[in-house]
Amino acid sequence: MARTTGSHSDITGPRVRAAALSLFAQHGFAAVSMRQIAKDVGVQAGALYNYTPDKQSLLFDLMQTHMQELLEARAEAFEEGSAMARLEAFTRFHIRFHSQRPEEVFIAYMELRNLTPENFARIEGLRRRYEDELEAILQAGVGEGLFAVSDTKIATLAVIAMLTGVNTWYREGGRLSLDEVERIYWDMVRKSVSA
Amino acid sequence: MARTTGSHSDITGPRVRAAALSLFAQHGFAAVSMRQIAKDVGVQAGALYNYTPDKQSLLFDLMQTHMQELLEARAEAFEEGSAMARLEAFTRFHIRFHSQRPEEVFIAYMELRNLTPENFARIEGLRRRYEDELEAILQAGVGEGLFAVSDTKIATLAVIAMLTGVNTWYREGGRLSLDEVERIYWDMVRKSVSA
DNA sequence: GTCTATATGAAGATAGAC
DNA sequence: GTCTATCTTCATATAGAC
Repeated sequence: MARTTGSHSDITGPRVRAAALSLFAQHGFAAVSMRQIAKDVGVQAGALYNYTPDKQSLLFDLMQTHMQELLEARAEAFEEGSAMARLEAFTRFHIRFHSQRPEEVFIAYMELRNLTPENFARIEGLRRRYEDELEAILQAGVGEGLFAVSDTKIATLAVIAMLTGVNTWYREGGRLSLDEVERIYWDMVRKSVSA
Repeated sequence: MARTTGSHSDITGPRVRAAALSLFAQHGFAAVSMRQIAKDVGVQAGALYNYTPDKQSLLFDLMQTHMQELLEARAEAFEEGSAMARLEAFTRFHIRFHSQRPEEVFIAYMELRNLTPENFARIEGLRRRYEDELEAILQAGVGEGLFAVSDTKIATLAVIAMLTGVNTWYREGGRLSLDEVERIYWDMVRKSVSA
């Protein structure tokens, strides 16, 4: 302990990202100024540049971190078993993970066009890896004769779109518990691909 | 015929909306300047204010027109019959209509947060009317014993999310024809709600 | 690490001439 | 109806003091 002014690198950095996350989600990347972020953090705008080289990097960091956390959490939740069991695990994991991070999810989808081409390609690569995990499950299920899906790539995108849609309406403390939501969507997903 | 300068109200107006539509869809409302729109149209920025009181009204007009066209087209495509037949008609209509208007659809979803609260409420009201049409079909199907859906409101949102997701990947001239896309999604929708 | 001050540019919108 | 010119505000980003 010592300095009471300056030297807040370890806490200011995360606070900058948290403020940017919240503001980008609420107003959109292009509509948020560095001054607004600084005000939320409680510093002057110039100080932000100790934590990010520019606004674009701030956005990319948020999206990349989100996608990496998604892939890591998915790897941890991985389950052995039949394609049916794995599909249920994927469905429930997707809903739970995404419902807990509405701001990150919103940004990762809405702000893709504000990434530079290089950054866009990197985020899309991570997203593609996630989609491939679901497609592998569907392919396995077709092989096992459990699923009837004529195009596993399209079915993958259809299922993910349906599940991610939960975020447009689900709010904690609402009419349905997360368990109930998971059950309803799993019921629909299971039927939609079943033989 | 007469004046070669001035007096282009009837063609410049639509051109302003067309340019705004395309630019908003590509870069986002907040990232597009009135000067960019004017440049696309081929006039100076000040001239735009003959066609819209401000940038916000331009966005709202585009979104309101889109939602009204959606509801009108849906009313025209309305079909009698069993809940199953009506659900198929809705599914195919939704995919066809939305795939033909990717820019309008994108804006209507992505730029909701850039509307004033009053304008937001009006757009949401129109969207709600569209959702209610699907929910009525699902409720009828449950009544007929054709569908097994525990929560028609959630199922409505799930189906619409899945169908609208087509726009994230479908491109005319791609691997699949629109007919094939309709068939694949109808197969999944049908199964997902069936008893 | 943060501040103040500033360079540089662009934004939305309006005024008034033609 | 469109132009040029402008008002006013705000943007990102940097420089240099503390």
